[in-house]
Amino acid sequence: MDEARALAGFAVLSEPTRLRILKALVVAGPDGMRAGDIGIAVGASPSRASFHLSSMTDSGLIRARRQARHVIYDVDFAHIGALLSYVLHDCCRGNAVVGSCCAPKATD
Amino acid sequence: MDEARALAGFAVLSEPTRLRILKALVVAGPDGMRAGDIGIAVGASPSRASFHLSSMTDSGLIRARRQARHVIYDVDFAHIGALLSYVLHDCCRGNAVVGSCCAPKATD
DNA sequence: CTTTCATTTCAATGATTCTTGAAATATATA
DNA sequence: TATATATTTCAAGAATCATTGAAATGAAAG
Repeated sequence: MDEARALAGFAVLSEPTRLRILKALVVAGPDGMRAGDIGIAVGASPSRASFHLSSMTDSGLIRARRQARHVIYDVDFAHIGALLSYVLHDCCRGNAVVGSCCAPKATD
Repeated sequence: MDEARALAGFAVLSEPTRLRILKALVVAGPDGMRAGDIGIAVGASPSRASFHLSSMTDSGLIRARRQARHVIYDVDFAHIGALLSYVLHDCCRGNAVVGSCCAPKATD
């Protein structure tokens, strides 16, 4: 994970439609979702969904595979894991104790 | 962590100067850094550094405290942890086994 | 109180990005 | 081959955001 790739990844997550798409795909897991269903799920027109899915695929956060007439998108969890880890890399000059400051805490 | 806050957080991380600032502050840890030193560290003019530090503080990712003539910024690790966790929330409909798909992996 | 240092604010410019609706592509069915 | 479905591409307009340099604010020292 280099800086350019991290910037692209976070840019994906900083737009409402794309963040909702990613969360929907995270929930769907490895099964993925069809492009059309993704658009419906997040309230985006087909062209808008496609536009955003394209940039998300380019950034490496999600992948596309064709299944008959549909295109199935799913999350690249390894890439997302690397992206999220990038932020806390070399935290506290490497002197961090797990749980002290740099360990991500649960959301709820 | 709600959607609006997550979007603001990721917007912070999607701009080169801000991402570098955050990484510098992550490395610095709880000690934080002075505003002037941050600008120097990331190669930004004082006004540009201040502009970005402002939006980063507004988003809740970092905090500011005054120390004599300097302003010290440091990372709010709890907030960053919540932000990063937000992405993988309810992964695979809650059926994820740790290490199978949703567990963040090390960068290197 | 005046000077100096550190940081922030401001307005204008330039660049990037999102949205919309129609047209085009690719795949499957009759 | 012709038709229907699913998705993508395209161009134009609207909106948002980053940068710059000068001026203003806040705090400390002489």
